Amino acid sequence: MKLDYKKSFFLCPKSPFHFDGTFYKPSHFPNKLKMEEWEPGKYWQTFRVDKELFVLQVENKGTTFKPKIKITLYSQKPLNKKELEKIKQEIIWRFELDIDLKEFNKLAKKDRRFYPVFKKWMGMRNVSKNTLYELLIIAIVLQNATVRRSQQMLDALLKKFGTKVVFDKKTLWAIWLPERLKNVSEKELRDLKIGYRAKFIKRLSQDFIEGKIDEKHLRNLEKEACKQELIKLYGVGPETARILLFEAFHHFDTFDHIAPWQQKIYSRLFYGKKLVSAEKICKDILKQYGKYSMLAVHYIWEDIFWRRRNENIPWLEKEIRL
DNA sequence: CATCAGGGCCCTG
DNA sequence: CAGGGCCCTGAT
Repeated sequence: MKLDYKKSFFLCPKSPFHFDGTFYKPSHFPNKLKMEEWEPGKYWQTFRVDKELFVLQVENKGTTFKPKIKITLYSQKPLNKKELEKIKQEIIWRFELDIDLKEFNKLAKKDRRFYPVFKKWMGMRNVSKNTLYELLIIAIVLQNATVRRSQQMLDALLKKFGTKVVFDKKTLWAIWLPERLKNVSEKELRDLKIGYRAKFIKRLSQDFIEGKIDEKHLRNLEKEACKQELIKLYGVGPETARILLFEAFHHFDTFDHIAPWQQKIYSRLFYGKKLVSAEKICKDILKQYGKYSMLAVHYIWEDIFWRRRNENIPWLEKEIRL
């Protein structure tokens, strides 16, 4: 698919705003068929709004306390005012541009131990770069697999069903629409070596095609109600629901479940110990950060993966298990 | 060469 | 509510 049209505009995120922390998440492992690209101050990604596919180019044109970003939207056809406005609103929601972090920053200031981390990333957002359907696909290939295998599965799926998007002499990939899998058999999916996940993906896609899942509706629900709806989806359990609540629906108080591999990393990060019980970790974080528990953890989590880019952190390398 | 757990979830008893 | 099974891979 070629995106020949482009349209630029500016947005002013609520201050404070951390550009690179918001658009680049080092804890997210990249696959081969890239869906995004980042360099300091500049970012690209494929971006789906309803059924339409765009590429988003974002440039930093401001500072932490005078935030301003330039968006260039690549599209297949020219966009009218109404369409453009809809996309703008979607960008603001997905990247939390309007969010007020005052209360959270106040809590962070009281944290003697991690204040330097919070200060370094002040204004960072927790973003949903993808639609709910896309996030579900990503979450499912992460289930019960090591990182490398997840990458392989996602690449195989993208190669077969994804959309290769060309714009401005660059190329990025986008996840297909659920309709794309309508006449694809479970066996065909299995042949991509995604194992039992084929069944999940097939059934989820069918549910989306039949309109059984309404992302916009779920956005308006309370956290618990939203969680109940997500758990109903075939292939979505407590851990996937937690990820979605945070990443797709921007609920910050979702630090209620810790997987064993995360537990090991948190133990080191928060206590400098090999293993602390998941209950204690949850309790401590909840006590300190209350309704911002998951957001606080997100800052500390991304920070350690950011550091990993420049320094060797042996204990972390061991736990990541590529 | 075999065995096993891995960034969970479904299903059964 | 506990526990087995699931696809495939790389580690042991």
